[in-house]
Amino acid sequence: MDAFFASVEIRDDPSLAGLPVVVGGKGDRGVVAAASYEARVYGVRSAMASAHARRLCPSAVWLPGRYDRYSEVSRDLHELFHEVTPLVEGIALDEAFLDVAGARRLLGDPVEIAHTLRARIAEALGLTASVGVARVKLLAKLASEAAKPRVQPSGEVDEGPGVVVVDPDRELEFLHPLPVRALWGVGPATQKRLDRYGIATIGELAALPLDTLVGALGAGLGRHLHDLAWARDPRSVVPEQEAKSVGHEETYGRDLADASDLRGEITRLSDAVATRLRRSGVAARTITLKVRFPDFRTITRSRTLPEATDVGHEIAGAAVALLEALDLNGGVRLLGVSCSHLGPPPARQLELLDERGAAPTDPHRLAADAMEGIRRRFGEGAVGPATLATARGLRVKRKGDTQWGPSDPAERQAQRPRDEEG
DNA sequence: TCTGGGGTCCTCCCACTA
DNA sequence: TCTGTAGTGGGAGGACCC
Repeated sequence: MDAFFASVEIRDDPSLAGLPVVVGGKGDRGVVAAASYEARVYGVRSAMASAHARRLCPSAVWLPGRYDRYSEVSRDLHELFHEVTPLVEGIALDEAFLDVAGARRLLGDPVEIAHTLRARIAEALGLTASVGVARVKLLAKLASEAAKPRVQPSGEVDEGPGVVVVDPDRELEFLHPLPVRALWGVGPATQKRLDRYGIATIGELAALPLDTLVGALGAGLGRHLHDLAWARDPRSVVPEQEAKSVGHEETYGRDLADASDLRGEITRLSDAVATRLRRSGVAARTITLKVRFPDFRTITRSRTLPEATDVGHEIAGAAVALLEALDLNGGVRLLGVSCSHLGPPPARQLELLDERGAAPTDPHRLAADAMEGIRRRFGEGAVGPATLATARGLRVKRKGDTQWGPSDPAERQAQRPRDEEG
């Protein structure tokens, strides 16, 4: 989808049409999540630091982003994909691979399907999509990039072709002139290493002997990129993959140093992670704590438990133990808690009465079960760990909160871990 | 310019075990 | 009993994606 978040905002509020719209965290530590093409004319790009974007385009309309809304639109979008084929592999809220080999007889050739799907999306969702059609995933992805609208050096926005087809006998002709950075798996670090060999385009990469490439990048990445550079991409479209980890992290508007603030934040993040684990019907064995220091140095520490858990209290216990082993005197810019080694939740023990007639079971598990029931009925903020209580209610973390960094200094105060009045 | 959040995958190192 | 080795799992970090 083209400038997905910004396009959804403009569609929901047509008065924004034609204006430079930026979705993201406006604060000093925020980043740009999406920019309308009118904002891109000023040089604003996604993932750019918000402070930089503000300087480039002071007149931009800033929106904080509504993760729930984008998820909703994404679900509608995926329903349209599934009208074409059940073989849909989602790679982001607004992007997916579709294997249309089985849909040809019913819906026409892939190019026809691409045009029909694009028209369906415009009609049903009021959004523009770009589609790439090719034999393999890498080429389809690159073709969809080539199909997108583009800001011309003159500042004009070129609509783009909308659909780009890579003919099977002209694949290398399409692929080789592109910059190496366009390949999936080549980021800033790999590009820097390739720079030393004077490799700028995919064609130059393809011309490099395999041994040289393996020597430069290691066996795994070297072989992989060599194959991709020759349009060899055996990856198939895999629908509905199970998540391998679930986590939350948050960058704070000001660095945290107070021990009880830090513990409170770990509780909050762990509670959110546990809620998601329980709703997905899984439990985790490995708990990972992530800490980013004010100088941006980032570390992770993890611990594998003897038994899988989906209880916030247990996750927080492991994360706090990891936290307490660190030297945090300089303060902390970001905290994160994530869970991996996911599997089925531990069997709930049947209640047996003890000698006093009471039901002896883990009180934290009982509390977690009860909390989940209340939240399902009355909403996320209805109940939570007592340490998260403030005068204004519970500070419960939800997926998508502060997704693109703390919003602005005014909101920063509201995001302080411990409420001044509380 | 000064860098978010939610992920996946890979590599390296170490400890343990067969 | 000691040594070497291979496999495996855990832990940490890096790179990458949108």
